[in-house]
Parts: sequence; structure tokens; C-alpha cells
Amino acid sequence: MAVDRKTYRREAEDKRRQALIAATLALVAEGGARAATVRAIADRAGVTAGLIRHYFTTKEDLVMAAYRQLMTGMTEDSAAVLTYAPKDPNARLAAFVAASLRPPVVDSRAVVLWASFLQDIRRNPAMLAIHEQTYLGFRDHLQGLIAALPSAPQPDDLRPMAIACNAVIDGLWLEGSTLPDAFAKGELVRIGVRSVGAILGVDLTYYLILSEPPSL
Amino acid sequence: MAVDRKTYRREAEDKRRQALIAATLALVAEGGARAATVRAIADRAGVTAGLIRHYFTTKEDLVMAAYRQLMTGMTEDSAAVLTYAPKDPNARLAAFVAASLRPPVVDSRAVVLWASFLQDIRRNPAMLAIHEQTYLGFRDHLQGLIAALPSAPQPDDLRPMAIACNAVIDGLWLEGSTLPDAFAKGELVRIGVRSVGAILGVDLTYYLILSEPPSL
DNA sequence: CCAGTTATTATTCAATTGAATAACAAGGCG
DNA sequence: CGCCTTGTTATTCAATTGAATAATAACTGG
Repeated sequence: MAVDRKTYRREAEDKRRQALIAATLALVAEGGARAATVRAIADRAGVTAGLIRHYFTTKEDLVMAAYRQLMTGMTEDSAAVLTYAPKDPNARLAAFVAASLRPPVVDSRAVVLWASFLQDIRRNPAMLAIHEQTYLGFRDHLQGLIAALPSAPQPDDLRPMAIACNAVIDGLWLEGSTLPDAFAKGELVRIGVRSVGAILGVDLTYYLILSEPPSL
Repeated sequence: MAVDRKTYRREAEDKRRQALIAATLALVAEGGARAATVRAIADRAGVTAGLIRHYFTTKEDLVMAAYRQLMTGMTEDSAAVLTYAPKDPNARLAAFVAASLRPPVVDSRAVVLWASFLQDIRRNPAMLAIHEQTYLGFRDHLQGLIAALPSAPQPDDLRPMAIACNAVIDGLWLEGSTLPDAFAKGELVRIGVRSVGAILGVDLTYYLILSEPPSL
């Protein structure tokens, strides 16, 4: 007996992988890791569960691919602002800090995703490597901006100061994302820029205004 | 046919609840949220699965109790140092910051626990309340220490500065816990105390030495 | 020391999960 | 147009999960 089968289209490999990854991220963001079952992912991606195994040898593979995409995307969002940022190193640093403390980087969705994957970091060396690489990449980026300042710190102080500035950004990102209603609009950005400036011994608040996108 | 039944002891309610909570935390810390199944929890606690339902109406209840205990425990660990801290407000603040950036507060186990529960915060209003209460409690504590400084900031600056100092601590806590090998011993404490001092316009590094426990 | 309460165990259930396999059809190539 | 590869669906499987119920033994109070 011929069962009527769902009609379908054969899609390009990239498109299907991307759809499955996007579905995984969406589900994890909405309902935590346990919401991302193979069936739910397939459903969200508009395919059937069996197809996942065709593109990823195991579900863990899919989850790792999703994690990698999430993290690289977040660091790119922060760095993107530098493309149109002014030449002045102070303004560039202020713009970078501000961009890291605004949507889409600050986002309750992103923090849940990040936290969900964090559990796997300790068990899965490949995911730990992604985590380490992303964190150090962001920090090195920040350190580069700091080193370019006219009032750059002593070489010995460069690393600890980059760590400290990174920590302020991370902490504010965390708190703004988990408690969206606890902070006024723009408050995180103001606090972040001011604190980074205080740590580095530069007043960056003036440059913040310069670096604001014109739409605001 | 009489099956031989496991011999057991009737324990006090507090003891059993505590054992179940401890087992839950241990399992989540080791293997993430998915490792904490009712059977695994019961096994770790030395009882059978059915008993969980006798003490907690549902598994979610047990998880919430575990979360509450974890969070209150962590804030207490940070605050405990103040009991024996000197009278000098500068030294007290330095001691508090330092204690928050050392074991047992900085601990890869704790951060995984925290991240695991974070997923439930958005779905479960009761857990969001616990989260909010714990965060604001810690921050208020910090704000009190800042307000007591001889060089206390203007009243209008108190809140943003407490938020900033809290963010530094959180960020360093996060990075130290997720990447234990990325920082030298004592590095996090030094950076944290120095940065908090920079944000507040006080040099706290001198007081750090004063506040160190004598065993170091 | 006996009877009643209840803490605890043992068993069962329906639902869900990740994975494997088998069947099929869409599209490329001749 | 017709074959053949393989992307895709459909079905099945064994394992696990949270929860419910029934059975039993450990204490308690008289």
C-alpha cells in the first residue's frame, strides 16, 4: 500500500544545514536545551527528524555547529561597529564598548543560548576550544583598541587592563540580558563606557556621543 | 512471594530534603541539567526515586529548592569575610571584592550550576524572582560598602558605581570560573581590586594586603 | 509489646528521546 | 525520455524519563 508521502524539494546542502542550525538556536533560546529535541528541530526547520542524521552524524554535532555559529556571530556584531567608526582611537574604543552593551549583543535570547551551551563546555573539549577561542578573540580585539590609545597603558599593564575592561563588559552584558527591566535605556552603555574609561584613566564619555549612531 | 526489600532508616525530614538537594546540585554540577534525573538524584542521595515525590510535589519543586540554596549560599560566602574584616571601610571593600574572586565563589562547579538554572529563569517566574533577589541583594551589599567609604561618591553616582563594580566582579567571576587555566593564581583578585578602586577613584591595592587571610 | 501511622521501597505506566533502517521520489545526466 | 544517485520521508526500536500506585517495614505513642 502506497502511503501518500509528503512532497518535498531537494535543497542545497548549505541551506539545509543552515536551516537546522537556525532551528536549533531558536529552540534553545526559547525553551532551553531540553526544548531542542531532534523532532522539534526538524519540525522547526520544515523537515523530518531523520534528515538531521543525514547532515550531522549525531545530534551533538549539530549542537556544536550551532554553538560555533552563535559565538562567532556575537563577536562579529561587536566588531562590525568599527567599520564605520571614526579614526580617533578614543572614539573607536567607546564605540566598541557601547556596541557590546546594546542589542543585538545584549539580548535575553543570547544569554540563554550562551548559558545552555556552557554546560557542555566542561564535558566536550571541542566546545571548550570554541569557548576559549571566542573569549580570547574578543579580549584581544579589545586589547588592540586599548593599545592604540594616545594614553595607552604600560606594556605590563596592557593585559590586566584588557581583562578588567572585558570583565566590565561581560558583567554588564550578563546583567542587562538576564534582568532587562532592571536598567534604564542607555544606562548600561553609559556605565560601561565610563567604567572602562576609569579603569584606563581616560574620560571616554565625550567620545561616546561622537560614536553614537545618527539615528539616536 | 515476599520480595526482600532494601533495609532503610526513617530519617528526619530536614535531613532527607537536604540530601536530595545536595544530590541535585552535585549532579547538575557534574553533568549539567540533563544529568539530574529523578533516578540519578535518588541514587546519589541513597534513596529510591519514589521518595522524591514524597518530599517534593514535583521534580521542578526540587530543582527550585536547589537553586535557592545555591544562590543564597554563594552570597553568604562572599559576605562571610566581612565578619572578620577590619573596621576600615577601604579594607572592608577590598576584602569583599577579593573574597568574591577566590574559591569557593570562583569555582567551575558553581558557574555550571548557575548557567544550568539560568535557562529556567525565563520560563519560571518563581526562579526569576530568586535570581533578581539574589543579584540585587549582592549589589546592595556592595553599594553599602561603597557608601561607607571616606571618599564615597555623590549620591547620584552611587547606583551606577555599584552596578559597575558588581559587573567587574561578575565578569571576572565568570571568566575565572569558565577558564580556570587562563589566569594566574591571585591574578583575578588583583585585577578586581584594582579595577574597583579605579572605578571609585580610590587606590585599594594597599588595603588588599591588609585584608588577606594570614594563612597566605 | 502491640497497633496505627507514614516514610520508604518496589513496580508499573505512558510519553519522549536519539538513533537506526527501510522505502520512496526529486532532480541530474545520459 | 528514462535510469540512477541520493536527498528526504516514514517507520521502527530500545532506552530513558517523570510520575503514579501499590506494597511494606520502620518508627511512635499508648
